Amino acid sequence: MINITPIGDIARRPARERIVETAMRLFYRDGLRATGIDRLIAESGVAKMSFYRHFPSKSDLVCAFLEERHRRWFVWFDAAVAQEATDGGHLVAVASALEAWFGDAEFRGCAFINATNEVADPASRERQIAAAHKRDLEQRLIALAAADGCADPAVIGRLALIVVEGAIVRAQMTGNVQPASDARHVLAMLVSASRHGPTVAPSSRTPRTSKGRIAARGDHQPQGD
Amino acid sequence: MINITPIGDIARRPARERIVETAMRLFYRDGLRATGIDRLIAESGVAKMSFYRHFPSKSDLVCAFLEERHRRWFVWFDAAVAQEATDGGHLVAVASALEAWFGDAEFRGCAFINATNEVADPASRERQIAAAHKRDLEQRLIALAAADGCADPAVIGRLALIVVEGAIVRAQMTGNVQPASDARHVLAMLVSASRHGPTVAPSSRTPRTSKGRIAARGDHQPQGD
DNA sequence: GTTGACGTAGACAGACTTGTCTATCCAGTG
DNA sequence: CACTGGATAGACAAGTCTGTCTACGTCAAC
Repeated sequence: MINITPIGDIARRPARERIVETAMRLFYRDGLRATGIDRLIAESGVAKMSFYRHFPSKSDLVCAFLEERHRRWFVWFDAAVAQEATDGGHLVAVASALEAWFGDAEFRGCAFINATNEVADPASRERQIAAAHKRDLEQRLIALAAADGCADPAVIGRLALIVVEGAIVRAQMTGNVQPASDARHVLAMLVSASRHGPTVAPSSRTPRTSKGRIAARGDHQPQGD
Repeated sequence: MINITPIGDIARRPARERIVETAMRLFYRDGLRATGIDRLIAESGVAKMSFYRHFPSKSDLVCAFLEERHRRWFVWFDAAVAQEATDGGHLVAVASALEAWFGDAEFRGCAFINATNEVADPASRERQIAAAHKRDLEQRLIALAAADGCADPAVIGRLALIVVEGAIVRAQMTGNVQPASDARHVLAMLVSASRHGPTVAPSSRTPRTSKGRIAARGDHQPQGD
């Protein structure tokens, strides 16, 4: 994610900032559980008591990390999408942003998906922050779908979120950027279908039973480019 | 994933089996790191030395778990998809399978995505097993796309994999099954576009490898028809 | 009946975990 | 000057982790 990281000279900054900055790096790179307090302390050049003065428990630092990551990630995301967006393509601009992200040497997947995997309790603060992050992302995607003139931006945004999540996971597992261009293609198709066809999706829930078919339904297509 | 679990009366079975069965449950439910050797041993009612006789290290058990999970998951997947598939809809049948999976009370996401998040080293055996699992899944999806008459099953299969991964992650994070029907919708769109349009435009960045034809490739596809 | 494979029970080592606590240092303020 | 807030270094507690080891039990084949 490029400039999500350092900035000034890290040393000689208030202890709390140094701790958070180290957490941004280690928690994302190595994972939550794999990063121990001792290493966090050693690498941020801080005393243990300074750490516990600012963060009563490791979980508090994890939450601070997630919140800060949330903030920075969207600063980057909004800028990247705005830069890539064109009149005709707002949602597909997301794919271009993803491509840059996946290509970053530090890329290790989505910190919030990863956190969800590492923290068992769904009611935990960590999981709630992760869920909130994805809700915000969905809102972004819905807005982009609306800007693209989609008939049902709420549905398209929700579908787009699935595509984005899938691309992130694929990029993480394979180490390739290709999932980004794959995502671009699917997103373009979503937008195109929603612009041409009437309603593209079950606006809410599909009551279809396990044997229900969705087969035909050939009303949406060209998808052109 | 329903019948992926026990079967006979667990106690009174060879120690190795009891260990693996416990691992299937705990590793998936609680995660790799969060599940300690001691708990594994206690819950499978086995002595520590019996454990280390069969699995020289925890990592060996993790790999055994992943391989067994791989096996059982595809037994379930192939059966579920075969049951749901119709002449006109092979790929969308995957969504119905996912729906059943997501609705399972034990659902905790994809064990292989989760393992990838927990094991840092991309060269580790664990990561390789996870990558192989996804390659196999992609082959399945390609075959289903071919059965649906897609013009370019290799591309559609690859895109479908992104959709499936995204749906899994969304279901895991939200605890809902809706991502399954969302995925059904996107998959139907993929198939429809590929059937009508010529080629589904492998985005500008894809260097157009000419290894198209996949259908003939010898995959292991039990999918009837 | 002895042998050997396989199992159990549980102590132990050594590293690493989060978190507490003492003791010291130093910069700024009154 | 003394005081104080915030930082430091590092010992320590109590628990967990993986992995080793000894000692004993059981059963089947030879």
